[in-house]
Amino acid sequence: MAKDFPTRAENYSQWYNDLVIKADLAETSAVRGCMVIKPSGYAIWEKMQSILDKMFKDTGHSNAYFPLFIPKSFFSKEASHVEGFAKECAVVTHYRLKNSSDGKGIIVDEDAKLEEELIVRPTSETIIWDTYRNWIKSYRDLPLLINQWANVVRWEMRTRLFLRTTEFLWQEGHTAHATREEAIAEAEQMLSVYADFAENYMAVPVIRGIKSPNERFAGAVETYCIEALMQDGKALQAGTSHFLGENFAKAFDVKFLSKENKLEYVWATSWGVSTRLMGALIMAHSDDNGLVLPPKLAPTQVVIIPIYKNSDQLAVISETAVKIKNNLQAKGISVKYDDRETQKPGWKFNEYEFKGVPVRIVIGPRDLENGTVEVARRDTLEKSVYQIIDIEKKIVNLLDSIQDNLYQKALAFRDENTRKADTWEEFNTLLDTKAGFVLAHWDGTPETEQKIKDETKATIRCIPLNNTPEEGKCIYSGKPSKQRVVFARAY
RNA sequence: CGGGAUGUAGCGCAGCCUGGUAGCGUGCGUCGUUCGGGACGACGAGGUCGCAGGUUCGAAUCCUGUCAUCCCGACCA
Repeated sequence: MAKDFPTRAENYSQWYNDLVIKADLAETSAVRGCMVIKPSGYAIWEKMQSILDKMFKDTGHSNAYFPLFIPKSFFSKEASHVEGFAKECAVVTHYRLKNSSDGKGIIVDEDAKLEEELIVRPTSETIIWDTYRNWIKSYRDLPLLINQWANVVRWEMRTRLFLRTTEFLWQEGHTAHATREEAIAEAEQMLSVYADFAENYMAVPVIRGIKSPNERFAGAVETYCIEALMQDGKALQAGTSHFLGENFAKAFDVKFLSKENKLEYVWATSWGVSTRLMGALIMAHSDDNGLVLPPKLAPTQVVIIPIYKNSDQLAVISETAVKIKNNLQAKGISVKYDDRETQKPGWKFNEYEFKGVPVRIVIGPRDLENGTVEVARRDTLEKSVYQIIDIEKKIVNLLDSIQDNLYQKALAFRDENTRKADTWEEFNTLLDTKAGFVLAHWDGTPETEQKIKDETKATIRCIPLNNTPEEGKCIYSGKPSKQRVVFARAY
């Protein structure tokens, strides 16, 4: 199935695209820019969802659901918000079809034009804040901590499976607070939830930071983000958390009476991660042999494959295999025993290797005699022979060590590909010869950032939180700067 | 929207220049031998050549139009 699979070095973007399709994660659909997420891909997304959902609930949030459609007038209420999204909105203008008069198919019924057009949500701040106005009257109603799992639509020019699709799945948290400090604390808390998820579950190290004004979310006062580095040296924004100030409260007139009986505007945050995380996960660890999944997100953590010559032999092997399977499952490990007689062992090895199953256990006649199994780990492709005694404990440890190894490997890669540039020439040379993060001084102005972007296609990915102060000169303008910021070419 | 390319079997492609019975690889089905890293052999199923016109005795092939997709750029989680 994975013959003719390109290597990363040959063509990274084709490698990614083929990987997604051949590992059966997703495919392009009949609808331009929209993908079908296939069962293997959706299973990973479901694991991500359930872990994140628990993290949100553990931090006091509840799920709710708001409409897919947003009246056009809502959009215009927050000026910079409209500006940020206007160019990529799908708009519903009619509500009925009819048979065409020439009998050739079906057309839009012009008589069914909507009084007010509806926007298919690209994000839900406006509809949610319009709703919150009725929910929030007193400081006793705060904080309001809500999350929504939903699909959104952004009419992008060019799309790539998982990384940028016209419709995508995500979660968006929308919270309301009585004070500025509390809202900022919420935005920062959610950023750390995302960073925790990325590093400890996805095994992808991330830089926590804030966005420069140019890169800030439309309508936000401050945008916090986590930035990851992919294997081709390009940056990927993996999650964002916004402090929205009073912008949306003012636009939608959401006020509350404080303890002091004063009418005040509500402070807001919003935060989200999307199916783009799937792209990050795939690109971060996978290799020229296919997908590599961290054990904590792998829908199947262990696959058991029997080797046999006939069905009698299979029956004997199955006894041992099923026993091992049950014992592993009792330890909370997801196991698949693939005893299909329709596929050859070699075919199965390649199949599961390509699909990224972290651990493979092989049992054959030779093993039965010796009381052993062969265990192969996907991350290093190493094979070893394990005694069946205590196999559960060993597999648990192995899964832990694969999870850790993937993170360490990704971390080492990021460290190797994070470099400092002190001059404009150095900066350009690094970008063109050694893709990765470039730490450089910036004078803090949007104009300089824009010029650097125009000339190099590199953007400021973020200004790291807890950045070490350092006196320097802006690589572009030569003006003084107090800290380095993270530049990179990005997805 | 600007520049470039491509539409032929499920998938990947050849055939087109020079018009004359639709071809290869892979995948799919049946049977047999295999089974510790993508097995082999035999037989078999599968295509209105993107769509619509035109030229011609005859069009996958030549001409015109049209639709779709992909790549590069502007946009972006």
